[in-house]
Amino acid sequence: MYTTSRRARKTPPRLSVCVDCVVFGCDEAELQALLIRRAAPPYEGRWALPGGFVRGDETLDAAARRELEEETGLRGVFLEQLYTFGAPGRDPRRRVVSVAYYALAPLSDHRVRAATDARDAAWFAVAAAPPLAFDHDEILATARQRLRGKVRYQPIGFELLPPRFTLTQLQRLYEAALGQPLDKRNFRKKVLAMGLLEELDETQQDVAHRAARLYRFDRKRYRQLTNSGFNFEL
Amino acid sequence: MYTTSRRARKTPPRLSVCVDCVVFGCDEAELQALLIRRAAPPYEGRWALPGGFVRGDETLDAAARRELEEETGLRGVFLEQLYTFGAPGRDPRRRVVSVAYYALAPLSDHRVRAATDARDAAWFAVAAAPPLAFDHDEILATARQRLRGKVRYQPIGFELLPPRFTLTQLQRLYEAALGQPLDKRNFRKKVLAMGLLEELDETQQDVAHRAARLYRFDRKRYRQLTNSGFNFEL
DNA sequence: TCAAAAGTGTTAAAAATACACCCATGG
DNA sequence: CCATGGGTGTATTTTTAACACTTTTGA
Repeated sequence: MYTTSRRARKTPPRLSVCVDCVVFGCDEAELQALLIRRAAPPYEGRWALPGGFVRGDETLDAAARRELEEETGLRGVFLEQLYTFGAPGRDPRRRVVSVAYYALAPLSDHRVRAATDARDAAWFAVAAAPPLAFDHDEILATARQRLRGKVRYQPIGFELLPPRFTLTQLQRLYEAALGQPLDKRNFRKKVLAMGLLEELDETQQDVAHRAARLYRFDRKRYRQLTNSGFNFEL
Repeated sequence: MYTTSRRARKTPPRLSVCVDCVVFGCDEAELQALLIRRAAPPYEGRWALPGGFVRGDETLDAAARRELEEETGLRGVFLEQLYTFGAPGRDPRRRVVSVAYYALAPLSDHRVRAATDARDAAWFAVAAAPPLAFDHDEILATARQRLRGKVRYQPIGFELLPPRFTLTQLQRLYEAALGQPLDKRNFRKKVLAMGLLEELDETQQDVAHRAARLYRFDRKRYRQLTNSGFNFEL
């Protein structure tokens, strides 16, 4: 046992390392995920998370951003490492360790559609996603859990909205991420009390009811407050 | 760009994957970490996290447990994946992606000492740890942060204590992990109100003052409560 | 008898929750 | 004029925070 270990340490086995990205979006009612359809075996024709192999000279984060752009056209989005999946057999061809990431993209971005028409890519409501290739179901489930936990103490929800949004949109987003309804008045009270939203002089356009005021997330102020010991908590 | 990506996907580069473990312990006053001294280059003589290469046929968790036992003699401890570090250049010899774990071990366990005499291993107060090999300082810092965050909403603190402990020990532990003092009466009130501690009919022995009552963490009850929607929060 | 840590309740402030109606707009 | 969602305040309950003295024990 010990000598085996010593030998293993001298000639470390080489494996493939890939990155896979769970890309979340959110329309007015539901949390969505961006999937691509596999064009080659294994799992040909099955939906899967966008991702690919890490190159020899790039960081893991860089690999995730690169693959995301190549496969979905998305760039500049919020991206964070999620968990690393490495069970032998998770890829039937060979041992592959996958460093999973999750990303948050405003659904309104039409860039996505444009880039995804060529490759077979589509948004799915996460609650109704098809069975995925490899262990991607497990990765998606892990990402949902992480999002649910993280959204409460870091203002990442704003990454899923367009730059200017209504308080109702924000509330829908939190309800989708947390999976539970929230009280309108209490939600507005709390979120405004944090002083991180800038009230704009604009309102919604083209709605068949009273137009809602638009707000903007104040990143600068968030950084200031964070540095002086403030804690975001919803 | 696109064709490069295609080629990369066909012949994925192979890298080495290792696991590194931050092992936390806690004596009466301070949070500690278990380090081993490197016997070979690079960083010969420097302190480092226990760890080693993942074998071709084991899960990442299994690799972490195996290395932990081989290098420190610890087994059966709490162990959880932390983060994956993969910057090119973090190992001067070749590209190595490190899946970092953190473990919690009751310091009272003398198994540690026994196993560590041969190899050069020692506990250090995390606040006063020496500079570590590779990017292990960064890994250690990440682990401290994670512990601070996690200890508040999951009862993992108990993993750092012996099976039977006093409330003061528990409080010291939380103070060490959170890095701030806590009020004695409020702490006891809160922790007892959760109903997860079993009050034993025993007290401390051989102390030069009034002996404190001993308690035990009730894992079974914790599982029950968790399943019925209860949320641990300190 | 002294030193050292164990143990124990109350009060005030702050935060969270529950809850219902009028308003503006476009169709 | 009506359907749709926008917007607003108060009272109650719950949670948190602050705070000091008596008890037990061994040396």
